[in-house]
Amino acid sequence: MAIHKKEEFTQKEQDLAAFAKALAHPARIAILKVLAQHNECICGEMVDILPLAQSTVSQHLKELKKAGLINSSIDGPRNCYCINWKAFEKFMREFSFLFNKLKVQNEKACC
Amino acid sequence: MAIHKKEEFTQKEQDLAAFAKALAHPARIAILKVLAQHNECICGEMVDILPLAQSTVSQHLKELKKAGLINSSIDGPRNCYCINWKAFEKFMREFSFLFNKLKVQNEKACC
DNA sequence: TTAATTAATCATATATTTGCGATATAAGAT
DNA sequence: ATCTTATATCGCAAATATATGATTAATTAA
Repeated sequence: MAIHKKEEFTQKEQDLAAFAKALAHPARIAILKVLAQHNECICGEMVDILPLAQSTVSQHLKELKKAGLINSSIDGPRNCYCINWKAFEKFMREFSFLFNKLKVQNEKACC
Repeated sequence: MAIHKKEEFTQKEQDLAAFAKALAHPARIAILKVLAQHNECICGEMVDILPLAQSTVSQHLKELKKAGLINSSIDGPRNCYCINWKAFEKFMREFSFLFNKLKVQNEKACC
């Protein structure tokens, strides 16, 4: 794509897009579900549940962590993961807020 | 990636991921904002507002339409776009529902 | 009919994502 | 010290996404 254009949008637009992107793969949705149901979970458990290789699961976890949606803590040779509900809710709130706010001004029918 | 693995997840996981993916670019967030503020809008107006070429805006609109988040109606040589609030809310609701439901079972601290 | 306007699509270049096996790293067990 | 276990990272191949200019299609205006 020759030139990166993402930088030309507002920070909030970029942040929301990054949040959405972290959720934009069924494997990552599934990982979040597993984490939520188990409260906390090590990588190996998820590898057993998901139809993906260990390295792939690890990479998806990395993405989620980069986006700030999960935390991890080292537990011996294992690595324990859990959802960062605080960050999660912050994004959800901003997201709902943006579009609910827009919707209010704008209840009439369109094309 | 040799083999597609997305199909191995549940339909709901895939649907939510597809919704998130449609929102996973700042240009598309910006387009939705413009559409919401103007209620309805033709492609050319958006090209004037956004820092992108006409063909690029058209492709982003196509993505949003594919995801069912916007509607369009032909108006002469123009093409009028607007947000499909019904679909939008459906996804937002499912999304909030999934993660709120998960969160209830799971208020305790983690790693 | 011809010209102008608007937007979609095509072709193409480049960037990013996805997935996996192999390897490296790090901690605990023997 | 060596082996085992758990996970991260590397290197690679293939798929997708992003961005644009050029072209096409469709409608209106002259």
